[in-house]
Amino acid sequence: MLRLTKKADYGLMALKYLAEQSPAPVPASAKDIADAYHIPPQLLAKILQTLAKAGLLVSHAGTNGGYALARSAAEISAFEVIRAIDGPLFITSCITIHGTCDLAGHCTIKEPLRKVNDSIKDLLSAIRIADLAEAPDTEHYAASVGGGLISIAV
Amino acid sequence: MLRLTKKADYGLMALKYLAEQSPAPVPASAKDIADAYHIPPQLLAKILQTLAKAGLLVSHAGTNGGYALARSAAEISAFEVIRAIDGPLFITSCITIHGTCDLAGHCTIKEPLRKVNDSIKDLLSAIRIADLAEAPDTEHYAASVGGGLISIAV
DNA sequence: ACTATCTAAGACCGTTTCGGTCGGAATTCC
DNA sequence: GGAATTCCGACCGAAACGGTCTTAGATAGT
Ligand code: FES
Ligand code: FES
Repeated sequence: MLRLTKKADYGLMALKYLAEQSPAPVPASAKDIADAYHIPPQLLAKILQTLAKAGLLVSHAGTNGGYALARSAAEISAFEVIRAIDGPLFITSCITIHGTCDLAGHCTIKEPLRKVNDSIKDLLSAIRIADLAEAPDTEHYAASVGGGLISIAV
Repeated sequence: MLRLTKKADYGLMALKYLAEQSPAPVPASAKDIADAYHIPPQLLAKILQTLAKAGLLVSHAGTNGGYALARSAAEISAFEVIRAIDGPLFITSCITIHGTCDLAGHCTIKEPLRKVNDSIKDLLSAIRIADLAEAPDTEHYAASVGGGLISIAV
């Protein structure tokens, strides 16, 4: 129902990789990260370029070049990564950049869903990539963050 | 980033329509609902069929036939509708029905994202069809439900 | 029994998105 | 200068999405 693209998935993995070995004396090349997770190197390269263009990574060309985090791992949220890669898409198919929808007027569903969208955005924004990196023990981590600790005030 | 398909959107609209005029003396035909929102009748018909098969609607064939809610509008959540239409997709591209992912092992990103997925599911589950129907004044409704009232305990 | 109306079911198709590849140009270090 | 590596855009196949069409089957009214 709600799908995160594989590219965004790869992007998060790459960010986590960089966060784990920082401060890095030498930036990590796209190939290094791709090898570590067994994902297509060329695809990962393009994702990293996108991330760099979005200001989340700093790139360094040339021999021994590579990518490094632009900010501290604690200051980068999962939401930023996803938006940088997948674009500013929204939960409802109608809320596009052109604020008008072809169904506007005879559709009262839009407004409530937009609020859901915002809530999800808040949720994603609260997750920083430092949270991912500092969780080698997935079971224990799941217990600390998961567990339906979310509450909605109606 | 997180997209709700247009089909699910239509499905929610149809559910809302049915909730508004209940208890209905006569079930609403697919064409009635399609006309009300100016959406393709045949497409809406197929969506309603899916919803009926999922047990959210009851269908009645024949003259003056149509669809009606299977339960009270307050007992149907948006989550059920979305899952019925878009299928049991998950936020991460890897959490498929076959629990194993090709990247399993070298990917610590999975578990945290699964928790986010669950949180979104909870959020959607808390929204009932009745909430949509009883909100003719969208502005006022938005204030009562939206507004970042979501809180995450970390 | 007949017929009009409506759902049920599925094949089908055009367009877009997604995942992934390729090739070439520019940059930096040795 | 040469090797490594980022940068950029074009490209492609497969899948999903949105939508249409056709046929069959159920029901109510006459
Ligand atoms: S689908 Fe665009 S306003 Fe509801
Ligand atoms: S993408 Fe499948 S386990 Fe992370």
